[in-house]
Amino acid sequence: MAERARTYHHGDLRASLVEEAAAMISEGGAASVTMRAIGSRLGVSRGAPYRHFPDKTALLVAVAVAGFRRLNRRLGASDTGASASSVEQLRRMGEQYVRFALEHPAHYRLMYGKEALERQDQPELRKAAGALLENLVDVIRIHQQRGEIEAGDPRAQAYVAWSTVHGLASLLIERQIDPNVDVDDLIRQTTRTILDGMRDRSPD
Amino acid sequence: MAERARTYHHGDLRASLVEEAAAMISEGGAASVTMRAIGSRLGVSRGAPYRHFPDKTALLVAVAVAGFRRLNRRLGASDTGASASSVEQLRRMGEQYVRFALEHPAHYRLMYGKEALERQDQPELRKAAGALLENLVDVIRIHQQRGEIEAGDPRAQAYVAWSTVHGLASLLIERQIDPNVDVDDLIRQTTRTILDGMRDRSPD
DNA sequence: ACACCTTTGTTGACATTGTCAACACCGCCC
DNA sequence: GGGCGGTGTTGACAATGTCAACAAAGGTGT
Repeated sequence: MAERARTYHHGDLRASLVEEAAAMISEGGAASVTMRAIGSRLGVSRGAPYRHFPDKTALLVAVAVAGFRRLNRRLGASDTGASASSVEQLRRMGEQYVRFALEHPAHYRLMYGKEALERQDQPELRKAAGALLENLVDVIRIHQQRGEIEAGDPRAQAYVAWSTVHGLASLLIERQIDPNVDVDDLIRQTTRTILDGMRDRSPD
Repeated sequence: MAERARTYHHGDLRASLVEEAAAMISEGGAASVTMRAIGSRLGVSRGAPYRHFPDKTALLVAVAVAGFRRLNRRLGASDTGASASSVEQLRRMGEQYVRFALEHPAHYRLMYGKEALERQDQPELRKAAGALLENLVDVIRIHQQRGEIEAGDPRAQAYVAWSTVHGLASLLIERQIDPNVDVDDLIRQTTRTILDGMRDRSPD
């Protein structure tokens, strides 16, 4: 709200652009997002966005960053302290991750599609994705201390877990998985399997 | 060889197009592949490719299919019968998978990037990816019979394993993983962890 | 040898798109 | 109230995918 209505002709066009672009991506895929189309949907000319973003890539990066933030928020919400059976709760986090991707496939694709965002490292994007990783590392560290997850560099463990859920999400989104397979079951089995592989098996 | 030199003006332009497009993807990324550029590199006009592919997407699909075939061949080669310590050999297969992706990042991206290939299911692509899965299922089934991998639907297990290696490959390619991390170690740890989660723990 | 038809390649044209430069407008500050 | 910077508009351009009309080339049947 603090950002709202503080600008001139349009009224915070920048935020509207990001929002609208995200909506268009969800509706018609990334290909349907053209500078002209997004402008026209906001009642603005094709050149207007260039007052807020140097080029299309920059706008898309902003959309992707917003996506990471949403995903982060969602994962944080599923991290309900220490209630459930500990590891089961970590598993649920993975579940939420995949679910987010399934609910916003085009947006998720954009978040990871370096191709669409051209070469050039996008520091904003990097930071947003980095936050995701940091949170995961923290959670894993906690479970390590409880002796539920094998000791060792938590960052490496985080990468392993991230790889698994991201891979599953990606394969599902790209329709590489037989539609007859029960998605819920698959998600459960996948998250269980990877956590099982990470479990601490030292002699107590 | 059987396909070579059987055509008219150019001499199997179709095959050359796929080959050249693949080369361009590796050199300059998917964005550098334009109908005009590829034609000119083959000494042919911009319209020529349209005699062999209905549109650019079709050409890219052919390139992606070729990629899957190459990957399949490579994984098959790493499946050296039953020599090594059984599960270790399966782990090596995962390693080869990730390595392929790292060696041909743009090509790998294309293979899985439904976005670039527009909507519309591409049956050819589906079949090529399906072959990959089938091979994996077979290998897993063998290891199940040896009691090294947990019983249960081998297809589901295959999806889990595939998700993991694909996810790791994808994160590495998209530079989501800290460059300071030792990639070899990470690949080893990842493949080990997932196989550990799939291991048969029944009381012998 | 010759006419002919199909396959393959070329060229001109067009719509779409990202982007830039020149211009116009708005609201605020002094 | 004059000016100034932030904001939006419009015209223009190059690149690109694609199509239609045309041309050439090679094999076929007589």
